[in-house]
Amino acid sequence: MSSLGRVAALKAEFFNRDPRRVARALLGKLLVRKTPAGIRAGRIVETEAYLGQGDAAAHSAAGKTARNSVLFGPPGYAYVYFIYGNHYCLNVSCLPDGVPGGVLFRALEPVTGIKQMAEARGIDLASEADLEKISFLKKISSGPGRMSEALEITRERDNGKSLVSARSDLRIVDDGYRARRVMVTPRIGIVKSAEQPLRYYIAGNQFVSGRKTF
DNA sequence: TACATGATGCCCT
DNA sequence: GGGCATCATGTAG
Repeated sequence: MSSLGRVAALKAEFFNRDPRRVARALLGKLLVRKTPAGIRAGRIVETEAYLGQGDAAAHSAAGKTARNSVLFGPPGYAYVYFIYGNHYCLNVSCLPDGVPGGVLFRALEPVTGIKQMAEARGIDLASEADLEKISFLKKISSGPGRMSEALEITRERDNGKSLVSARSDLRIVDDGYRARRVMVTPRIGIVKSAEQPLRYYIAGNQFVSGRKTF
């Protein structure tokens, strides 16, 4: 990850705590995908916490199944699921082995490998000038399904993968950036437990998806 | 074995 | 701003 400058990869212990704390702490970190063609990375600007207990909206709410078993495992692993017949969503497991919980990654601000990400999304680059346009960049990874497509995250490839192993091609690093102000609102697109304020995003960031209350 | 549903995004108006 | 594509999963029967 040399092209990103001086960074520190997050360790398992970072994720070994309440998903609400993890969701907030992840804001401003970089999600990094290594591919043979190069590095793709984006700054995490929007997350949602899913609690193991007392959270009817969490996939882990009804108990452990083959699909959601990663959420019940050790912290720092990728839980990827397929939704609406079209999209993949990436989560990271939190809390100790045996205790369910996770954080959903909802949006990234593109940082590195932008051309590759645009190509993976099927977005045409009209000219180099597009790379400077907010309207163009917002289409790349603003939204959980878009983000997964940009990083080519799939259940087949990534579910159950460690996000904290030095060998992993999908990791999270800290480059020293700190979010100035964080907003907390109800989560998006859910019906059960819809009122709980468990969505976190960087106030004023252009790449946050969905409703914004800046 | 059938069926309802979902932590979404795109395209059209 | 609203309709719709599209399918894995879990649960009911």
